[in-house]
Amino acid sequence: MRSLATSYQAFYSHADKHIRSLGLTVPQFDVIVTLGNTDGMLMNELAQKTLVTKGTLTGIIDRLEQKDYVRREIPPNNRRCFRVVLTASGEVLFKQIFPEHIEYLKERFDRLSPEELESIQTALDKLHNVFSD
Amino acid sequence: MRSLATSYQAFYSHADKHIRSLGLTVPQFDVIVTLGNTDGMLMNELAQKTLVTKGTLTGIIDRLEQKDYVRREIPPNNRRCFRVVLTASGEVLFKQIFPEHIEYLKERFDRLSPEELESIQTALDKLHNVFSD
DNA sequence: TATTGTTATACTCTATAACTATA
DNA sequence: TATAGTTATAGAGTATAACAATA
Repeated sequence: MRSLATSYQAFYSHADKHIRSLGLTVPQFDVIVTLGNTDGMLMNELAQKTLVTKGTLTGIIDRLEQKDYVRREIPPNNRRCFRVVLTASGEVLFKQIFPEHIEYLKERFDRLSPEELESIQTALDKLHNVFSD
Repeated sequence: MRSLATSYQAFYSHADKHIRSLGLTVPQFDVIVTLGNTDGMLMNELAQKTLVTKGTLTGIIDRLEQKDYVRREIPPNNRRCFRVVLTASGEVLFKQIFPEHIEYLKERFDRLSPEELESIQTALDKLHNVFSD
């Protein structure tokens, strides 16, 4: 029962190291990755996908905006909301970090056989189903 | 590759709800559970087991001490350090929350067959091995 | 001098609730 | 009135580095 927590902890601290080396926090990284390959997202949407409340998201977006990875774009039709969009630097970062991050993790996943990966996938999916409400 | 993160997220938010309903945070819960069934632990040890730095741990222990779940005991031989020990209330909490927590999770795990649990366990162990340095 | 733990500093995330502006 | 997002508030955790006390 502890297994899930400890496995994740091992995985997480591994990924975390990489994320921090890029000068990002985990929630910030999450936002960048979520915005990648989209044409932007409303705060609302983004908050749902990244599982933070809107108030929290405001701060995260503020900090990403300061770093010029993201900007708020006001759509002409509804000035009550706006789209959060990756800036040019944000795009570059995404295109850089995403493969790098995958590569970084891949090096570890490659130590497993395709069959092992397959069974791990199945196992995790079951866990996911059981714990999602 | 996202599976681990999303499974854990589902699991975590489920467990988190329970922990918060007890008026604890996750790191605080972690400390209580780590101290349970031991005769105390040095800050050092405790920091290692719970994977936080000593400075951070000081704050967590302070808050648990305020809630009277934990106390600092000075060993006679070495006054440079001390043992963190569960108080009587802490023991009660531990004895109450731990089975409760297991029960809370068990309700979900029971939806899986023993074979499924077995294969999940195996899968997680493999992941753990691959990602621990 | 080395070790144990605290304190200072500074930042990020967190939720909740009150608020502003638009629809 | 309802919705989208910000702001205010208050707290917790986080790392790092400087510090005090003990060994």
